Amino acid sequence: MKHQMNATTSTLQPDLAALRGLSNRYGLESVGNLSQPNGKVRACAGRQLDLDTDSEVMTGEGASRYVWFIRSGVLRLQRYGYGGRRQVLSLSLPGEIIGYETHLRNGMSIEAATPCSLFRIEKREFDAFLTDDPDLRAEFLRQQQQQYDRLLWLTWAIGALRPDERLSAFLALATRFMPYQPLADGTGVLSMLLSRPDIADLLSTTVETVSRITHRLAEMHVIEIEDPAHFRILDMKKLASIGRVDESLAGFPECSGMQKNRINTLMRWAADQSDCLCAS
Amino acid sequence: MKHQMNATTSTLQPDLAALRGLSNRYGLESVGNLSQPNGKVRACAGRQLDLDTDSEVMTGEGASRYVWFIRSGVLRLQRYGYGGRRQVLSLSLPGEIIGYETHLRNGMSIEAATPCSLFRIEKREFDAFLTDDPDLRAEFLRQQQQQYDRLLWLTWAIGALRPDERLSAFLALATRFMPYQPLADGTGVLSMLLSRPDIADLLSTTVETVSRITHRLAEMHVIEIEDPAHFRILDMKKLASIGRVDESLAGFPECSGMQKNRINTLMRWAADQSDCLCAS
DNA sequence: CGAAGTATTGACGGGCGTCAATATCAGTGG
DNA sequence: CCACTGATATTGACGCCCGTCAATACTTCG
Repeated sequence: MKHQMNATTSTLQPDLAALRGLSNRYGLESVGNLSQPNGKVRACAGRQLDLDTDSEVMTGEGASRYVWFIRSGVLRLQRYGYGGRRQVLSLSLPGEIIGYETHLRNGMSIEAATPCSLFRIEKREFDAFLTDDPDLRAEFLRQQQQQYDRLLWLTWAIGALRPDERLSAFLALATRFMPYQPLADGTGVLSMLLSRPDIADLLSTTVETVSRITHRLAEMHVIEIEDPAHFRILDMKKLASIGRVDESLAGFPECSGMQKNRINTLMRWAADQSDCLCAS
Repeated sequence: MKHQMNATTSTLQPDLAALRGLSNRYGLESVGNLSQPNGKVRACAGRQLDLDTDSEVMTGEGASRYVWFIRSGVLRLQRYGYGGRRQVLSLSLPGEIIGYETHLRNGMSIEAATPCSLFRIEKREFDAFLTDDPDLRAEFLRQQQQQYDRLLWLTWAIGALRPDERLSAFLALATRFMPYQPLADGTGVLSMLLSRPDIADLLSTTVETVSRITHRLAEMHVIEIEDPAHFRILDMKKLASIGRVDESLAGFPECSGMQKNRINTLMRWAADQSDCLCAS
């Protein structure tokens, strides 16, 4: 927890840099087991909460008193279906607010898909901010809409595309909301933050199929598998066309514009909150 | 608009009754071809808009100046995927507001799944109401959340359930937001408002499979097929368990509580709007 | 080096999408 | 009243994608 307050008051850059750095030295899952055995809270100072992979953020009916602001990391909204089958229904990305009007019925829960850093806000406070600041309200509405759009995409993809098409689309879109290092020759290296089971459960397929498809794509020289967590995308055009991605960002990611749009507004008083914390 | 003002200012009963009545004399699709050949505007007086089945409500990028209040009928949000394959991503039910922050990218559009009666509201007006009336704002938020929950259910169902399970779940849930006549012996007759292609495209399967499953369910004495648009549900327990519906309304419908929750608020100034119209 | 976790590859089988044929029904005109 | 037409619903036959199960390779940490 030490020294992390600084990052809060500064811009988002450090967080992104940290994310990228983490992911670069191996897929983030392997980083998970540092201190605690598996999926426990790593640090909790004041309003901040740092989580390891697979730790639970929200569950159950009772709407908690808090909403959570995602400072870094990726969360997954999931549901354990009958027979222990899990399905990942949505991802939440840095800069997003979760838990505002979430019911989480039907065995749904929110867990960390990567190590995460969250920021707690009392729902009452948040409401106050919301009513006071029209810009923030608009921003929040836009964010809700974006999450809805992403879910629309996922629903469509699961229903209308075959597993190979879904995975191709996901890889293409992932370049916008996961660490992606473009190279001089037009290719680029994608750092896949999600584990194989997470990918499989998100795209409603199996790890075996995911593995088969990635290797098939490698044979087709569309991608290159550097290691299980790093894909070099050789032919983005082809990848996008297989995944029926309209080139014009299809709705899922749009996290690229994150820094300039929502973060500015939300981070501003995330910083304010930190100051309050210091004062108290 | 003549005389319809009365219905507006009164309760919702007339609308529901009309819906039920329509559906009872044959599935609403057959009612579609009255005056206009196929899917055209049937009536458009002032702020009100009556549509036949399959007519288009919204499409394209450009956010229209209006939001629409659904007075009666069912709308479908759909997307034509590559290769002409259609997918129904969501249904909108009476009492709901659509078109507020809708992008409708990627070939998505909103069409009438049954004859519909809509009510137009200028987005500016609506915003004004929204900021003035906190209750309305809360109501609107709740509605958005509900649509999100429904989409979550659909995503889960398509990803985690087999076609027969999905259809069973849909039938069970449909009793809550489609005309359903409970009988003395515990059974009940469901008037299916959607056409076979709509059901199939919503559940991400085919009309053939839908047909096979309904008849299989009939063999199992879970339902009874009165005619293609009317199913008598013999064993609701069984139906719900096949569809993995938690008995405790799973999120999709909850349109039963419609009358007391949202309608009261929204209908109130739907009436106000009508009055304004008269004044102008 | 052994053990555990994760990723990959192989073999098998069934569910369900696809295509085609047939059934059912409403409406029309003779 | 019946043949004809078109829309919709149903039934049958076929094939293959992909989920399932099992075995193996790879990596990391004791």
